[in-house]
Amino acid sequence: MTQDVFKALADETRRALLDALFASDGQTLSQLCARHPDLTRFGVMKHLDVLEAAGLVTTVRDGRSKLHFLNPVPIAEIANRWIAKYAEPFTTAMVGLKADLEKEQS
Amino acid sequence: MTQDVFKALADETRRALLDALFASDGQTLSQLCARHPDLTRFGVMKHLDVLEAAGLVTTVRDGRSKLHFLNPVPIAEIANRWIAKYAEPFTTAMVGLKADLEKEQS
DNA sequence: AAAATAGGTGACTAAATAGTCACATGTCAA
DNA sequence: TTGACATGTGACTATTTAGTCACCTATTTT
Repeated sequence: MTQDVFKALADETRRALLDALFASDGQTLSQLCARHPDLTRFGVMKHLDVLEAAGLVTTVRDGRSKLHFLNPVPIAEIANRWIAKYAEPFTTAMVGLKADLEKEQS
Repeated sequence: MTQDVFKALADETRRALLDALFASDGQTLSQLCARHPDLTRFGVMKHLDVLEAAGLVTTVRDGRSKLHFLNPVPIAEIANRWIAKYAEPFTTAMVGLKADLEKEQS
């Protein structure tokens, strides 16, 4: 499960697709293809499938179109449960350092 | 750069190696091998190389041993610069919801 | 109904990655 | 200084993943 999310995020093209949805949610496959002239429609479709399988993208059919929506929940989950373990000790240490520096300045 | 970190984190074995270093920093290759009976020494070494190339692990030679240390900075960076973008709107929304619920209860 | 539009499937090739092995180097301890 | 120990290198195979294509179905639009 977590595995799928990490793998999905490991590809630059897929991160760019998430960025595109973050900028404008609910885009169709065609619209997303327009942003990636370097790839064929099939390439984009495959990446979207991976993102959907990882739960990072949800879709809704609308007639002959398919709308794609960003779902940040899996990212929030790995951030909270896995990354925080490594990042927090460091970031809180940095925050502490920053606080010390500010105190020193006053 | 970010690419290397994401790719490095995409493998379960490598995440397990980071966990091992998180639990006990400064382990040698042999010690880390002992935790992964399913892999050969060479397999473990390759994964450590990937982690080191991504900046997630730093090493110090100590005689005929090589000590491996976890470097959480790259993880903190992707958490702050990339994941926060997606996770924060959600987590802050959740925090807001939680606050609302608590207010309602009182 | 015919043509145009939007998306989907299965098979296929090419590239990247995981994993292994024979062999090589450097280090320590007796 | 010999033998055991700890790690490194280059080549190799197998698996996975990215990317493409010919062909297909479903939905408008005219």
